[in-house]
Amino acid sequence: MTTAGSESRPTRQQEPCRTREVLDIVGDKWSLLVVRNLSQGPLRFTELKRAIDGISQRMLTVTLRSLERDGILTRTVRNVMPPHVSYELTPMGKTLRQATAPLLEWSITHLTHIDAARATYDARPDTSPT
Amino acid sequence: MTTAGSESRPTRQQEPCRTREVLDIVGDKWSLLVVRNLSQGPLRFTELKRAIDGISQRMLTVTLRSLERDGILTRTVRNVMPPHVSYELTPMGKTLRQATAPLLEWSITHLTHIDAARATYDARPDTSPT
DNA sequence: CGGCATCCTCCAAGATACTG
DNA sequence: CAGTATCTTGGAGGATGCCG
Repeated sequence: MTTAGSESRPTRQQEPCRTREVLDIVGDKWSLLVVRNLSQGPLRFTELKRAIDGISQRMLTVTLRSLERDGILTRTVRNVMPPHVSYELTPMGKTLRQATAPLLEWSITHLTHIDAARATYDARPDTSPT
Repeated sequence: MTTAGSESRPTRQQEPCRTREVLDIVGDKWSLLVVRNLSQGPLRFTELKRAIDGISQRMLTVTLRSLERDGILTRTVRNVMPPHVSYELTPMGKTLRQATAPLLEWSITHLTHIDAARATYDARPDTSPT
């Protein structure tokens, strides 16, 4: 059995990038916004729509479906008139929220720095056309 | 001056979503892959291209430029023949890498669960057409 | 109210070819 | 080797209209 990790390759490969899979799940434009807005408790469709500025009805639906499919949140329908549908993070959804927190922290801490870096970069002479 | 935080609004708004800005920086298809591959030290262009399977020359260039502009990594040119260009994470880039680690962890831990959730969802009767 | 179906637009990203 | 330039396309995402 020569199967197990014979690390003879000089190539610097870590495990085949889960990175890609994470991005497939929450790397789109709206998913993390939805998760974030649900972190304080369940919300209804229209409440979410109002909370997430700029999202279209379609994209909210699509995003919610995707997150529901992935087990990140649950969709609860109360069959009344008018309809009442609420969305809530699953336990796994909450752990996801936890996992994204550091990244949020990071952005808050470094956004200024990044803006500065951009300004510097854009001011470079070698970037501008001759 | 009524500027300071008068939190009278009943709306459940946290701070105006940095989430979006993070995604603008690293939410695209390749950025995090690049960052991840550079986390163990500097690499040259072609080394990166080989390491990140499926990336095109163009997208690697574009991604690297963007990350350089944001101050996530540095580009170092040695003017020899043949050309030698290497990319390395800045200190800020390394903190970014740290910040994404939990999310990576999360995906590794939960991907199986997610697959299961998807299977369950797809097996639902109400999803299939009549 | 909370969707789904349809149409349309636009740009991210791939393929290819050329250059310093 | 490390790019840039150009062309092209798929699909993400917006707008609108109808339905239970």
